[in-house]
Amino acid sequence: MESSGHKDAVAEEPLGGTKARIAEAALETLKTRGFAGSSAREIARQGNFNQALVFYHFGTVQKLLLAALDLVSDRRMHAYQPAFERASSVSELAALAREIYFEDLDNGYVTVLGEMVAGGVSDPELGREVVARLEPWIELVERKVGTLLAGSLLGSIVPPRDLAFATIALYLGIDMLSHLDGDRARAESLLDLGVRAAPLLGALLPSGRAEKP
Amino acid sequence: MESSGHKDAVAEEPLGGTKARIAEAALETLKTRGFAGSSAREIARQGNFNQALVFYHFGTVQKLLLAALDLVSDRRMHAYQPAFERASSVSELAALAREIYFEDLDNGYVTVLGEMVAGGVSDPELGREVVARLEPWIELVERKVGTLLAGSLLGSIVPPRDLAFATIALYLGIDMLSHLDGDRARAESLLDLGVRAAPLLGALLPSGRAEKP
DNA sequence: GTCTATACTTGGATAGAC
DNA sequence: GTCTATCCAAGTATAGAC
Repeated sequence: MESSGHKDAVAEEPLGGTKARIAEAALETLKTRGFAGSSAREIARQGNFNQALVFYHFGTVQKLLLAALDLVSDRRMHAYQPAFERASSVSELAALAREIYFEDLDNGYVTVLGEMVAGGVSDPELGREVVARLEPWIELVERKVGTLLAGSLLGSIVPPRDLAFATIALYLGIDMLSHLDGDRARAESLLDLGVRAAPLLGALLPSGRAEKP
Repeated sequence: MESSGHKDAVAEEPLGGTKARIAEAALETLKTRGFAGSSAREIARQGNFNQALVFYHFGTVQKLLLAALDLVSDRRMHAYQPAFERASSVSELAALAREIYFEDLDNGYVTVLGEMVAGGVSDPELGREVVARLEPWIELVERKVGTLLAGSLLGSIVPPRDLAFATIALYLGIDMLSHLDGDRARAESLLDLGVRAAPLLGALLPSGRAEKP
């Protein structure tokens, strides 16, 4: 058994040294060249290391790209979860969603997710892995929506699970469309609308949890 | 100038004979093998014709795939537009959306759109072409939403353009997610919710256009 | 318009030296 | 653990015979 080869699939040891460098290079390549452009050779060029190292450390290119996706998914989860859990009104959530979207857009995280989803569409095996990494986000939204809707009239009609799925689907769809035509104006406009409309939606919820000062 | 070569880019002559056969084969390949699996060779195998014909008739594989996308986009537009224009309440629209989604799902049209969007994400040039083919759908929804919202309280807050963009984005996002994990249960559940919730939304609109018998 | 043959390119992956 | 060299598969696209 080697010490950092790809066999240790038990996962989650903080990637050290070279392995981390490779994952970072893959991340950067996904951002700049897209999924289709993220070959082992291109990633190696990007990170100035030997192409063969990809296979030594990760076994396949696919596994490397998933490791890169894990990198961003974990980072984003750590960065946003606290503020998200803290938010207690629809308005705050709308504002947060808007902030997160543009922060992700600026540092390329939206790109990476979109690229990996695109890759997953054409490869069922990869697709399952990608969707598994989306699951925690759906659950996060579901929990929050659940507490917000609890006891309200809306809550008796709208299951949190559906609303959470719709939210992530919408986020992903906006990502895809903006990505396709390189135009962020429409996404901006829509997220601004969300911020404006949120207080009205909040008014339909039990006052205890509704709009705060 | 040849009679049916790919040079006549002025477009829209109804594809005849072999050219049509090739486009149909591309469509079928997109459905069964996905974007990544739709190479000139694979398409030719699917349609039992020579690989070189792809390049003679369409110039590049990309152009052929776009022609296949046009095929489904046009068919769907013709099939659904009349019923869509006729619908005059939120309830009818929700029911129609649900129907369309599952019809598309069953005959593979959702797949084709999802695959081409995925392909477009990784290739900017293709992406622009794909989004251009989505535009008519956004406009269709925008017109309908515009007439429905006109004069209502909601209409003074929600611009039709934003709502149309959100609708298509949501449709695409649901498509992508369902596609990724091969699970149609969540999409079903969400579309059912839409049908249940539609009458409530309709109640917020001017009564003249609201829920009909 | 259609076929065969082939040039050329890129990419995944491995063997084996160091 | 890293590098060089290489194999092999698959794909785009074109030339040229028919």
